[in-house]
Amino acid sequence: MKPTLIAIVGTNASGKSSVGLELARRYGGEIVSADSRQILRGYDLCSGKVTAEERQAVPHHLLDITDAGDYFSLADYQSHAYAAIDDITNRGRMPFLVGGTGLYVNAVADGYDLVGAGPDEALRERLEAMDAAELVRLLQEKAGELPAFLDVNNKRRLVRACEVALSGRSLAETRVCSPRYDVLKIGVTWERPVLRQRIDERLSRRLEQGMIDEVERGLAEGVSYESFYNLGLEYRFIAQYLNGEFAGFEEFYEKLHTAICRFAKRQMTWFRRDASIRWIDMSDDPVARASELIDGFLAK
RNA sequence: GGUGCCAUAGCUCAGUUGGUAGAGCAAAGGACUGAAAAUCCUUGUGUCCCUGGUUCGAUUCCCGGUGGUACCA
Repeated sequence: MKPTLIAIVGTNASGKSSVGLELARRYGGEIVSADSRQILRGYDLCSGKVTAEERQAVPHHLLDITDAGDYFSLADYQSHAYAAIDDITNRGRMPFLVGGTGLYVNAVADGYDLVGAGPDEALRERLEAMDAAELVRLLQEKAGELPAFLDVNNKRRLVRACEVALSGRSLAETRVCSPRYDVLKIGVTWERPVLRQRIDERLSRRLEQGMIDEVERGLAEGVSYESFYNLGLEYRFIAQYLNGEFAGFEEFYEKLHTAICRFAKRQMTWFRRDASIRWIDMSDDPVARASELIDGFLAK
């Protein structure tokens, strides 16, 4: 009998954090964040973390565990998450995995086997110097037929595939799963126009609260422009704004808002293909709906 | 008021030496297993501002109109 895990997923600005918070309160649970940006210390507004009061009300795990610019791999996330979930379960509490980073959610909820073939920075640097055609050739030499799931236009994927192949492992091997938990996945949604408006309101609010200062401070403390650029969205656009790359605040705001909406769309694309997710509409008493799902899940 | 320039996809614009048109951005859809808020892929019919003329044929040339813009008064 595997331990239980409840996952709450959804897009940026969907309100999944507050739903998770409320559910954790009801079920005597704790939150394990599945968010690739909230693991960073600081940048609370940029990443949209829950407030200190909310954290006091319900324990949150996997927030503030690394620094901007540091390397943190999927395997790092997974092992931290496993440890946190096991700890919560051992104390007789219920773990809620809450977040919008689909890859993180799946790595933990589906139990990706991430053994061997870890990242090798020196090797990556050499591979990045090659062009896509060269990487494909190298891959065919080392691994033979290319698997259908490999996107040969995506250089980042090619570099990773070469990294795996050169470590002596097959690409198919990296797709094995060993689920550790009995998982209920709940997805929360809004109609798209409503979500766009929520994104807009949330962005304005965070900017008023001083979101730009967070990146400005980071830059002053020596975090590179490139690091912020690679973090994307708020981090990227604010760094560009401070660097004078937009005509003005208005253009910055509009471009960032658009980028966040597009990101939300990509999140939905990821989650939509997961047939195991039970979807609930945020405009229709989501906590009650989720509770029904959880009660049914726990009763079986 | 006069003269010049402009009017083409939701936006910014290109183009058609006359044979009904195409980029970027946006939007929509998709992919995704160690950087994932990243990275990558697919999708472009629109009264070519309106009326009339020339022409086999006009979004393209010509007359007029409307709107914008610049300069002159």
